[in-house]
Amino acid sequence: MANKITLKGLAQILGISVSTVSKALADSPEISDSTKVMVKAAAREHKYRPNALARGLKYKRTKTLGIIIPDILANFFAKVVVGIEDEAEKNGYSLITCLSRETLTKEDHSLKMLSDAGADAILLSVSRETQVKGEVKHLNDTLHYDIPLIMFDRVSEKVECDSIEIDDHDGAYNATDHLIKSGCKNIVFVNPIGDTSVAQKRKEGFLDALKDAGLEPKSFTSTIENLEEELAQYLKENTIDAILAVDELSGVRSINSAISAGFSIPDQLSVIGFTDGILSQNHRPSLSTVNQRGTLMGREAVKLAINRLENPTSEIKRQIIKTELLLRDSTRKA
Amino acid sequence: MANKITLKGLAQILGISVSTVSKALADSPEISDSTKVMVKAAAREHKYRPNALARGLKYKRTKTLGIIIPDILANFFAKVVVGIEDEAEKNGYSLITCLSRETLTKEDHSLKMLSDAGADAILLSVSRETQVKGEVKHLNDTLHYDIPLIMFDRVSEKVECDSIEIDDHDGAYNATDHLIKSGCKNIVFVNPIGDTSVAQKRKEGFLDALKDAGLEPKSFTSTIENLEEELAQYLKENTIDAILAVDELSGVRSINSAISAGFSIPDQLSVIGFTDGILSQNHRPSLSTVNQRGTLMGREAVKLAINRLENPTSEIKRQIIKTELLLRDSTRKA
DNA sequence: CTGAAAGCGCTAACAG
DNA sequence: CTGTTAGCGCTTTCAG
Repeated sequence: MANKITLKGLAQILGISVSTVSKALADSPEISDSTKVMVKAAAREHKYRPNALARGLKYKRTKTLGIIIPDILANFFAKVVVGIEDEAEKNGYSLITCLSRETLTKEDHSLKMLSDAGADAILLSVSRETQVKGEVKHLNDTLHYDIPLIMFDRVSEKVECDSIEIDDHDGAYNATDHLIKSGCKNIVFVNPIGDTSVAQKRKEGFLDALKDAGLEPKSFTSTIENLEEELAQYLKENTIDAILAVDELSGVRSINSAISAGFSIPDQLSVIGFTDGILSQNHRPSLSTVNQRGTLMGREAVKLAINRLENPTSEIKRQIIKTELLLRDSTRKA
Repeated sequence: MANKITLKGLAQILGISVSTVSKALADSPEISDSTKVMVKAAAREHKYRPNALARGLKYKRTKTLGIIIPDILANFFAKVVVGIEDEAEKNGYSLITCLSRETLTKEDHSLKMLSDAGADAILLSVSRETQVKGEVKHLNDTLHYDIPLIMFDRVSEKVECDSIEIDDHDGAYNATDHLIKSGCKNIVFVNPIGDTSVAQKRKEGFLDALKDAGLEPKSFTSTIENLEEELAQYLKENTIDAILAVDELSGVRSINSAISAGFSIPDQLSVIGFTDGILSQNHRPSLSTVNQRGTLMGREAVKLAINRLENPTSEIKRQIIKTELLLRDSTRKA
C-alpha cells in the first residue's frame, strides 16, 4: 500500500496540477487531448489505481455490497453467494462477505463492520441464534443508518425491509402430497436443525398436507450428529413408509439410517429432502429434493438491493420464489 | 449511510471541537473524565460509529484481508474460508471475499479491486486458468503495490511470496502405498480436474509410489460430467483393483461408477479420494480420503499474512502441511 | 484548457 | 485540558 502512486504523485511527475490529472483520467471534455494522452501514459507506466477509500469518502458510495451468511459450509449458502457474486459483478459491485456462524454476536459485529466500511447495502440471512432469540435490534440499527437491508432465505417479519425467500410451506406441502399420492401413509418429518423460520414453515406445510389427506402427522427430532443412529432405532419401533427431511444432509443421513435399519429405498420407504445440492445428486440412491434455488435467490437478492438503492422510497418488497420438486431415486415413480 | 453521525456532528451537538470528541472517544489521557463521559454518552445516544473509510485513508491500514477463492462450491475452499475467518476475527481483521470462478480475468479484477480498497494483505488460491496459462504478471503487480500476497493450496513458484500448501506428493504417495500394501496391483489415477499444480503433484506422488513398488501406472481422464459413464466403461475393459481419485467428487463418482460396473467395494476395488469433506463422510460406502486440512490451512495462511505485515522484511516462508490418510469403507482394512 | 481550493471523516502534531 | 490546523487521496466547483 505504501508504494501506491497517487494523483498527487502523478501530478508532480508531470509538473501539472492534481485536478488536471483527475479530470484527464476521467476523460473530462475540459481537458485537451494531448494532456489526456500524456496523463494516461504516465498513469499506465506507474500502474496508477484510484484509491477506493478516498473515493468512497468523497462519494458516500462505495459500490460495495455487504453479505452475511450463517454457514458457508452449507452448500445452499455457497450457491447463494455464487448468485450474489454473479449479479453483483454484472452491476459493478464488489462484495464484502462475513460469516455469522449462526451466532447473534458475530452477526451483530458483521453488521457494524459492514456499515462502518460503507457498504452500500447489506444482504443477510439471519443466524439461527438470532431467530431463536427473536432479536432484531441490531438489524433495525442498520436501517437507522440508512443502509438498505435485504434478508434472504431466513427472514424476520419483524424487520421492515426487502426480503426474498422460497415458498417453504408450499414446497413442503407439495413434497408431502407427492409422497401421499405415491402411496405413502406413514410419513415422518425429520428435523435436526431446530427452530429457524424456514424449518417451521416446512413443518407447517408438511402438517397441512397430512391434514388435508386425513393422515396422522409424525415427527422426529435429534441432533444432526446422532441422527443416523437414533432414527434407525425410531424406524424399527414405528411403522414408517416415508420421510420428509428438513434439509439435504438430514435427507441423505435419513437414507443411510433407513438402509442400516433394513429398509429398501424407495420400495419400502421414500425420502425427500430440501436444498438441492452436491450431496443429493451424488448419493446412492440419489435424494429427491425440494429445490431451494440458491443461485437464483442470490441473484434476485442483489436485484432487490440495487432497486432499493436506486429507488430509496419505493414500497418494501417481500419476494417469494416457488420451489420445484426434483424427483430422483429415493422416491417411487408415482 | 446518509444518516450516519460523524465526529463533526457530535462536536456541533455538544458545542466542543472535533478533536476533543475524537480524543475523548479514544480515551486519551489529554481529556478530562467529565468530557469523556459526556462525549461517550452522546456517541451512544446517536449511535456513533467511526467511518472506516476515513480511518483507512488516514492510517493507510484498514485491518482488512482480501481473499480470492477459485470456487466456493467446493467444500474444501469453503473450509479454508472458515479457517481464515476464524483466525482473522481473532486478530481483529475483517474479510473481503472474492470469487475467481477459476478464471484469470476475475482473479485479476479481484486483485485490483482488493488493492484499490486498501486490503492490508491478500490471500489467494490461484485459479485454474491462471495455472494453465502460467500467467503471473497480475500477481507480481500486486506485490509491486507493496501489498503482501499469501498463496494457499494452489501455489505458483514463479511468484516471490509466502505460501502454504499441503504435501500433495507425499499424500498421494502414501495413499497409493496404502493401496499397494492392502494388496492392490492395478491402480488407476482418476483426474477430471486437469492441470492445476495440485493435480500434477498428486499424480507425481502416485507415479513415484508405483515405480518404487515396481507396478505399472495407469491413468484415466474425462470431464467430471462424463466421469461415471466413461469410467464404468474403462473399468470393464481393463483390469483394475484400485482407484486414486484426485479429489472428493471424483472419488464418490468413481465409487458410483464402479458399483454400476458391477464391482463390490472395497472387496474387488478400493477407492481413495482427496479433500475430506461432507461428501466423503456421508456417501455409502464412505470414501477414504487424503485429508487436505482446509480449515487449518486457512488459519495458517492468516498467520502468515499477519506475520508478514508485522515483519515486512522477513524471509519468504513456503509452508507445507502434512496430509493425513483417513480410512473409511471404500478401502480394505489393511 | 488548466489550476486553486474546499471538503468527505478522521487523526495527530502543535498551540494555547 | 481543549482547540486549531494540516493532511490522507479524491472530486468538483469556481477562477483564471
